[in-house]
Parts: sequence; C-alpha cells; structure tokens
Amino acid sequence: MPELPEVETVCRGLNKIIKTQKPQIEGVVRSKKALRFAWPRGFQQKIKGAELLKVSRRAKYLLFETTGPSFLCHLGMTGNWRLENEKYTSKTHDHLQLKLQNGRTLIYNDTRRFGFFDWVDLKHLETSKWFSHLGPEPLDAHSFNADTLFQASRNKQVSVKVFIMDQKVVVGVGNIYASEALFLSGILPTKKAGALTQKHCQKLVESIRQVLSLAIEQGGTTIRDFKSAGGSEGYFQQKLNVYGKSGESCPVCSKAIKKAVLGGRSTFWCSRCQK
DNA sequence: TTTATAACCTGAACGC
DNA sequence: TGCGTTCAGGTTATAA
Repeated sequence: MPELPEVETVCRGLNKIIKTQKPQIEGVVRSKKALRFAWPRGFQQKIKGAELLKVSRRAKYLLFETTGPSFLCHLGMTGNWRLENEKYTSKTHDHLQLKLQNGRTLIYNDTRRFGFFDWVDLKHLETSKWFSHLGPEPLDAHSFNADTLFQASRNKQVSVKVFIMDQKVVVGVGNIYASEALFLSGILPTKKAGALTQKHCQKLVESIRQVLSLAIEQGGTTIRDFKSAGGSEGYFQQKLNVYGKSGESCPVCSKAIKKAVLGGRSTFWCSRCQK
C-alpha cells in the first residue's frame, strides 16, 4: 500500500487526532495473530496508561512518541489507522485497538499483515535496527541531491527503476512513484543506474521531489485500500500519468503506455517520451 | 558483493 | 454462478 506520501498523510492525520482528542491510552486490545513479526514484548502492558505525544515519520515508518516507551509502526502493504466512536463494530483484520480517555478508539487494521510494530529509541534512531541502513529522505535537499544520487549510482548494473526503489539509495519511493518519477524525468526505467549522467540525476531528483510533494498535497494515492487516519481517501490517483495505464495513451505524446516487470514489480513507461 | 527471486498473507479481479 | 489463477502499494531471506 503505502509509499512515502501515504505514510506522511497517515502521520498528519494521527497528529490531528492527537491534538483534538484526549490521547491517553486507557486500554489496549490486540489480535492474537502476529503481523509480519511477533508483537513487541509486553506491548499491551507497556503502553497502557501512556499518553500519545506525537507521531513522526522516517522513511515509511511511523514513530509514536508517548509518555511511556515509544514505538514504531510500518504499514506494510495494507496497513491503515482509523478513529472510531464509542460504539462501533470491529472489522475483519482490526489488529490493534487503542482505547482513548474520551471513549474513542484508535484502530490499526491490516488485511495482509505485512505491517509490524516494534519498540524504538527515538534518541538513537539512526543507529537502530530498522534505520541504520536507510538512505536519505527524498525531500531533504542537503542529503539527497544530484551529486549524492550520481555517486550512489556509479558501477550499478541494476535498472534505474529498481535502483530508486532501493531504500538504501533513497527512502520512500515505492512502485507507483518510481514509475511516475521516471516518466516525469524522461528516463527509461530499464536504463542501468550506472549509465545515468549527472544531468539525468539532477532531473531525477527534481522529479522524485515533485511527484512526492504533489502526492502529499493530494493526500496520497488510493488504489485499493489506502485510507488516511481520518478515513479519507487520497486523490493523487487522478494525477497518475503512467502507473496502471498499460495500453492507454501517453498524456504527452499519445503513444501507448508500456508495461513490463522489473525487479519483480510492474513498471509502466512511455517508450517515446522516456529514453 | 551484487543482483534476482521467493516468501510472507489476504482479497479483488479476471478468465473459463 | 463457481472455481482456479493472477496480481497487488513493502521488505527480508535466500539463491545465484
């Protein structure tokens, strides 16, 4: 499901909830099923009674800061959060319920259970298990720019599509936005990363930023099951140029959009606009 | 070391 | 209608 814009949208939604609700966690109910990994040790007991202070994002991870221990949540492919009133009927695949002081409940739902939770030490985030190998944030011009991308791509034999989806290179670019950013930059997804010029990298960095920023503004992309914490769907889908449009006309030159599998993932491009 | 593939899990969409 | 197959936004483990 979620790439960086979707996670950012969920993050903003959760913070809005924290500001408007009384975010003390009075009760915790979690499903017996494990998600991608087992639940963190003592999860229910340790966060019960804590107050939610803030949610932030690093890469595709949500970081929950509380008055007790802090924890992270990765949404996997189908994870999402929603806020329910006092009376509600739980839905299939609701895996975590945080009962708040004001009677409302914050719920994590995840159909495919590819998401997961873990404890996190926010003071030593960048050296911790989940974060030590991560590349720069794409919207941070200091750590992610044409120079860093060009250097990282030297001698790489993988396709540029697979390369920009590598979280060690840059975080947050998933399958949809990789195709979209390459379309904007006019670069063929199958081009080898090592063949990128400095100019290509400049254009690619700009395109990645542009596509992610616009998607955040639009509240992410709703393909099948993405919803923000407030329950609203994203609108970026209406702005997609090539993703999921195999056989349709290129919005620029009208040539039919092509599709192929790269790195095991569907990839879409225009063979006339992208070289 | 780098790159490719399979696996995790569920449900929607599609073809027959 | 019903059944079987394929595919899906992420990440990791294993194989090549």
